Parts: sequence; structure tokens; C-alpha cells
Amino acid sequence: MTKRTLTERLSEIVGAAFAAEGLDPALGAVRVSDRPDLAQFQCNGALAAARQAKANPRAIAEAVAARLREEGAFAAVEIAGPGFLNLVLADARLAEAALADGWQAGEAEKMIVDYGGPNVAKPLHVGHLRAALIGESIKRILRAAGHDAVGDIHLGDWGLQMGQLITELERERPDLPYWDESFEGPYPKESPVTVDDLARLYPQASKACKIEKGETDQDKIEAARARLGEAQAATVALQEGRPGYRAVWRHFVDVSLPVLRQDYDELGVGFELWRGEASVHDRIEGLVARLGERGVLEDSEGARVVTVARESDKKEIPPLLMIKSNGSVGYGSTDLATLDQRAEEGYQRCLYVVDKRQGEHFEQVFRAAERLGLYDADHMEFCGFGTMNGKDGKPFKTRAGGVLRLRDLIDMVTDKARERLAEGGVGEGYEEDEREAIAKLVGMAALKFADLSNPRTTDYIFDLDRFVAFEGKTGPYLLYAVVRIDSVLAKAGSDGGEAKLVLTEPAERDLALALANLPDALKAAHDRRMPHVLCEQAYGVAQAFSRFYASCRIGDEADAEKRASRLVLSRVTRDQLRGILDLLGIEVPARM
RNA sequence: GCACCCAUAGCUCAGCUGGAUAGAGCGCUGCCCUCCGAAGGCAGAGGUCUCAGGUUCGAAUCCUGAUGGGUGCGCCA
Repeated sequence: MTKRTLTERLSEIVGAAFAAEGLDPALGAVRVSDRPDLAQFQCNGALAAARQAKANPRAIAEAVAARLREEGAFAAVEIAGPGFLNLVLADARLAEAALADGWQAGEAEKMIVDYGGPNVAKPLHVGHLRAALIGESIKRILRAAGHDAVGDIHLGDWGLQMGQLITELERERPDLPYWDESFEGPYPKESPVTVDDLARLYPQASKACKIEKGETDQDKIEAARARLGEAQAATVALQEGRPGYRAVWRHFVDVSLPVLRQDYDELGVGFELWRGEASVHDRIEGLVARLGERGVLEDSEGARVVTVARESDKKEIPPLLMIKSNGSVGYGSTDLATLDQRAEEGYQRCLYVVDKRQGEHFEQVFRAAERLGLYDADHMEFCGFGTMNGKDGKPFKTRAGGVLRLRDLIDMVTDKARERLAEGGVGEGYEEDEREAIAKLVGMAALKFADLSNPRTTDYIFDLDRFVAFEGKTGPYLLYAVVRIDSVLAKAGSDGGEAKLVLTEPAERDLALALANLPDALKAAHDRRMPHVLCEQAYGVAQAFSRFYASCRIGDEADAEKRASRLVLSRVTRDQLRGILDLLGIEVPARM
């Protein structure tokens, strides 16, 4: 484990050379060359130095290069064009760097990553996929960097959707005891609904409460408004503690949890904390009182709000709604209360892996938290992600026009994987259940890699054909690379052990160079909260290995020293790929 | 209306603090399994980086404007 990446170390060396010339060491910034045909690394500092010092860039480059040639880290230091420094690392240094196995953040923190947000009323669908995959990966990246990070599912179990469910059920089942305020219990232990009931009731209620765009029929508008009012009133009653509502609400949550758990399990996504919005309800009263004491709570149109707008704002930021005019609380209050709880529990940093369209909401919450003194602005991070669209560029829908359930999506990729495995005659001698397990892992790798390889912040097109393609830059290609190396090593009967790396062929150097970039990739993925950087790293390494594999003999190399070195190179490649795939939440089969 | 984001190869997308000949994958053309796993490798075609100005020795990258798309804007989450 290292705390400094290869380019950081090289930058120090080159920076020292600049400093020795009386120049700013920051000019020595080294990065991977974008002309791999000319060099492994480059430094363009001489050009910037020339501007500052009003000197000839080539002359500066010459002086720095002369010092670097003395240094010994580089096999070649060349100057090209107006003053680009082209650097080739000495093989011994490169070999050493290729063995680097990780990267540690400077200061470890206790963190919480909020990346679930499923609604208890709804089964998981494709829209939840990104939060789960990106959040899980970010959490793993943080941990690998040395942080104490936990994930919280943060269930959506306390807002209007609960009032909608309650009232919808009340309409459908007026015979149930939960609606009778004079009922003295006890309430039934058996849930009156199944998850399938919830999945049916919620869209039904939601639709009934919604005024369709362009609706002109006054009766329909009135009906929807009345229905919404009913749901809102039920929400207030639930939050105020009406026993029947609390009892039926408990059932909603209890029947949902096992199913959610199973779905997330299947995705390989695990939360340490299974809290919900409801779990912070009891702190809201105290929170409101504290806001009042600080003088940041105001009355506005019958509601209690925290003003978060600032002079410097370019756009209008509405206040955070703490208590709605009807007395209920919404997600603004629960999100703030959750931050309060997290601060109290000693989490130093809170990350929110949430649809980027909620950015403004979190800006409000974060500002309110700042006003309350819970966290500094730079310890609350909004890690927004882009939306997943269909091929038409609009939010993804199934052919029938509905939302695709996550479960169905997983089945689709698994089916496709099974098909491809059969086509390729893979696993012909294996037991049926192993083949099935492999199909599942391959499908999942395809799905996860396809999603994670997009930068977190951008929207992307969900294209099933592309998701299940197994050639090129895909999850299955990476699994294939790992499994193939395993097979090569097994056949060779050795993983090289402690043998020294001797780099002779260009393909070996290229692979070593790709491997040596790992700490830089880990640091970038960590600092930017961007898992796709690791996808690039893994793919680059896998490609470099494939080239190496195509041009060099490994297990059957005659020269003993070369053979051992190549076995080590193969093993290191496999270990790095496995490590990265683990950070991406992708599981590799033992064989396929 | 106000604000923010985006526009790169036929398609889907990378491109970090401005730097050399703008990169992948898919698709397309042609090669490579008597040799450790061909879900692989090699070679090739394909781009006025939406447009117009500006800053700079140097711009896909920074600034301004235009066009075309997307998103958000207090009692949903």
C-alpha cells in the first residue's frame, strides 16, 4: 500500500529538477504520455516556466533534462517540439511500480454513504440500479482507501406515499380494523397486504391523486384534488401517531423489507444500516426547537421553513420546508434530521449518491445543516448521477410502456448469458448448477460494468443489446481475462512466486506500465467519487494483458528466468483485475 | 420566465489542472487458432470536436454570443 501514486513520485523527482533551476517545483507535474509511441510519461512544465520567466522553453527543458539524466530514475529523457519533456522509466523502476498493490488516502475518516432510497411501496426497478451500483462501488473505494465507510439504505417510508397507500387500502378494504378510531386493538399480527398488493395499490393511488397535464374536466380535477387531500390528511395522522395507521404502516414496512433485502442481495449490494425516513421522525421536534433558538426558523404561508437563500445566489433557492402547513413533515425535514443524527453519531462526512435532479433539494438541506452547525459545506457531498434513458433519449420504459423491474432485468441478462455460454460451448463438462451460477455472474458483470463504465454524472442510454454484448469493453471480457490467467497459471503449475520481473518485450513493458497506473486510478476514483475511472483502468490492463498474451509465451517459455517473470506478471495482472472488479462489486467465477 | 447541464467518428461514449498526430468500444474491410482459453490479437477506413467571435506562443478544453437538446424551479420523493 502506498500513499503516493507513481505520477506523484515522478512529479516530485522532476519538480526537484525544476526547483534546482530556481523554478517552481509545481512545474514538474508528470503525467502519462499521450504519445505512447514517444514516451511513457511527459512533463510540459518547461513551457509554462518559459512564460513565467520569459525565457526560452527549450533551454529550460534542456537544463531540467540534464539534471534528470543524472537522477537515475529514467532510462531516457528527451525533449521534443517546443519543450516537451518525454520520459521513459528505467526498467527496474517500472518493474517495481508494476507491483504496487493499492493506495491509501492521507487521512482516514468515518463516513456514511447514502445510496438506497427505495420506496417501501414499490419494487426495485431499473431506476434504482444506478444508485445501488454506484453507491456500493464508492463505498468499497472509500474503504479500500482506508476510510471507515458504511452504507445506509435510507428507505422512503414516511412521506405522502404512505398516506396514499393507507387511503388506497382503506378504500379497497374498509372492513379492516385499522381505520376505526375507536378500535382498541390489538391489531392483527398478519399483514393485510402482500408486496404484490403494495405494488398494485401504490400506482393506483398515485394516479388517482394526480391531475393529468392538460386536463380540462373540472370534475376530474376536483376528484384528484380531493383524493390527494385525503392522502395528505392520512399522512399527517400517521405522523401524529394514529394507532391504526401506525399499525398498518408497520405491516407495509415489514412485508417490504425481506423483498428489498433479497433484491439488493441479488445485486450484491449490501447496506450496513437499514434506516428509513421514519426512524428520525422523533428528532424533528427537537430539531425545530433548535432551529427556532438559532433564529433561522420562519413562518411562511402557514408552514415553518428555514431560509437558505444567499445574496450571491444566481437563481432563487427556495427555503427548506420543515413543517408543512398541514402539520406534516416531508423529506426536507427527515433529510435534515438524518444529518443531525449522523453528526451526533460521529460521522465526519456524508455522501449522497442520488439522482442528480435532486441536487437543488440537497443544496437546501446542506445549507440548512450548515446554518444549524451540523456540518461544514465540504463535509456533505452530493454525488449526483445521471438518468438512464431509453434508446429514444427519454426515460427508460419497457416495450409495454411500464417500468422494468430490476428482477426482470436481471433475468434478461442472465438468460442472454446462459445463451452465450451454450453457444460457445463453455462449461460443457460442468454440472448444471455451476453453469447456472456462471451465467448469473456473467450477466451481472455485463450489467454492472455497462452501468459503471459511464461517468457517474452523465445520462446514458440503456440499450439492452449493448448490455448483453460480451465483446469489447464489457464485464464479461474482464471476467474472461481473469479466468484465462487463472487457467494459464494452473496449467503452468506456478504463479512465479518471488521471481524477479525482467522486462524485455515491448508488450511486457506496456503491461507493466498499465499495471503501474493502479494507484493513480484508485486515487482519481476516490478523489472524484468516480468508479468509471476504475473501469478504464481494468479494461486497459486487460487489453495490455491480451496483447502480452498474444505476443509472449508464458507457461511454456523455454528461458527459465523469462518464464518465471512472465508468470509473476500474469499473477499480478490477475490480482489487480480481481481487486478492481471487487471494488466495482463484480464477482468473478472460478472458471467459465 | 429564471437557473443549471450537455453538444466529440455511422452508433454509444472517454478526454483530469489549456499543450505534440483528439482516443475507446460497437459496426464496417482484411488478416491470425498443428502453439498456454479466439468472449482474443493484428492491420485499415471513418473527425472543419454544433456554429460564430475572443483570450493565448498553443483551445475539444477558458470567455462571450447563437443554435439545438436535457433538467430543475416551496407544501411529491
